[in-house]
Amino acid sequence: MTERKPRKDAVRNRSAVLAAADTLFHDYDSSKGVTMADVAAAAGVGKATIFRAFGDRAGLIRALCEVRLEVTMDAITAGPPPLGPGARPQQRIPAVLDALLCFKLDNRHLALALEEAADLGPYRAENYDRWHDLLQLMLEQIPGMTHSDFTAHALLAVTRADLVDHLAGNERVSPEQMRTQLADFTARVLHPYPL
Amino acid sequence: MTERKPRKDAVRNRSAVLAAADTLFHDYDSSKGVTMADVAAAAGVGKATIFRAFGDRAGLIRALCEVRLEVTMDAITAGPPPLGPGARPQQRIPAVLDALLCFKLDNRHLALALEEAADLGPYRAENYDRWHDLLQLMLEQIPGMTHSDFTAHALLAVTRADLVDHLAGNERVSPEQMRTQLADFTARVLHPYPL
DNA sequence: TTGTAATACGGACCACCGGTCCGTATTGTT
DNA sequence: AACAATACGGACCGGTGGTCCGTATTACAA
Repeated sequence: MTERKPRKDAVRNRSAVLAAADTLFHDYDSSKGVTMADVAAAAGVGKATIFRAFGDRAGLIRALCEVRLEVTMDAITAGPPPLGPGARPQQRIPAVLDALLCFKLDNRHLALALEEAADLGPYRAENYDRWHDLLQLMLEQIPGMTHSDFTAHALLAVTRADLVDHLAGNERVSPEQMRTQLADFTARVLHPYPL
Repeated sequence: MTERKPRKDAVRNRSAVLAAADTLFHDYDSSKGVTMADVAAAAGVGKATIFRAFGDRAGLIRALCEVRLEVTMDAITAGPPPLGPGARPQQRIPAVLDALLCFKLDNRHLALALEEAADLGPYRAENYDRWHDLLQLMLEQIPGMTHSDFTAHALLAVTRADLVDHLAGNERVSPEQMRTQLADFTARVLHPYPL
């Protein structure tokens, strides 16, 4: 019973910050980093308000990502195959990785910021663990699969935001090409091991 | 003929900085980051001297890595198989990746700093391109291999310093385990594709 | 050896960023 | 209307990579 009614200015400001940050990350695509002061200014709010609402920079970015990932996560946890449960791992794993890749392609700066935010790579984010555990569970259902834990890490490493950004930006790889290449690579990893 | 004789104090200071930084990164293993001021103090030198000699933080770290990687690079470019040239790609690629992994295991903080230094991931470092090109060339010799460019990126992503650090530090994976798991994963990627 | 131009030195200094403080303003409640 | 409780915001802080510039050192020529 320690529930308190939140003040309406607080909620209003919270969503204003969220909206402003989303815009900044999305189309203020500049190579310059988005600073907390930027977000505060764009939201018409003091800096402290952001930190009060989200804890720290990582918290804000995490919150943004959760919004952006909501539909994808729903599709994975409760949607139809091949993304949703029910599909065989050989179909579902590529589908999940493709969804993750698409997210990073569609939200390059945001994903980049997320993976830089947690102080030691993306591996502190509780978000990462969700993906890893999901992948690992599916990998374990594949006959002949070894080291499912490591393999899950490895597959996720291939979709790291900075790699995606490098390929898309510097090497001019189109989204479609990247999705195909990731799918082929994944297939290579998943296909039965002819030992 | 624009060659100038370098001043001896400059050379002395340069190596002093290199030595101090190496020590700091290696056994001052603290979780705290190594700052430029730290290095300057440890080397008994002003900060500007470091920047004059190495350009910026990334330059210093790059120089350090080159020293630390020298033997490995020699073994790869001119040593005996399976690391050196002459080995079949199926043997050499795992060997090269294992060597890279060992480097990151032996120089965790340094490798971590290197990959954080270049402003957008490790992909700006000219160092990365060397590894990528080498891998890609070998991959292209494997029958049935597709997307050798992407595959090279993918294999390198698995040895990212922060992943290695996370596995070794947080998940308590022993170096031997990691090497085995990477080798198995690589084998999976390399084995003939039963299309 | 001495004079001098070139080069390097170093620590004060700067810009920037994430994050905090605290006096003030807004809200919800009685 | 009175009064807690809560939120506000911008000045402020600590720390970092990087620069400036007056001074000291070096290489070289006379």
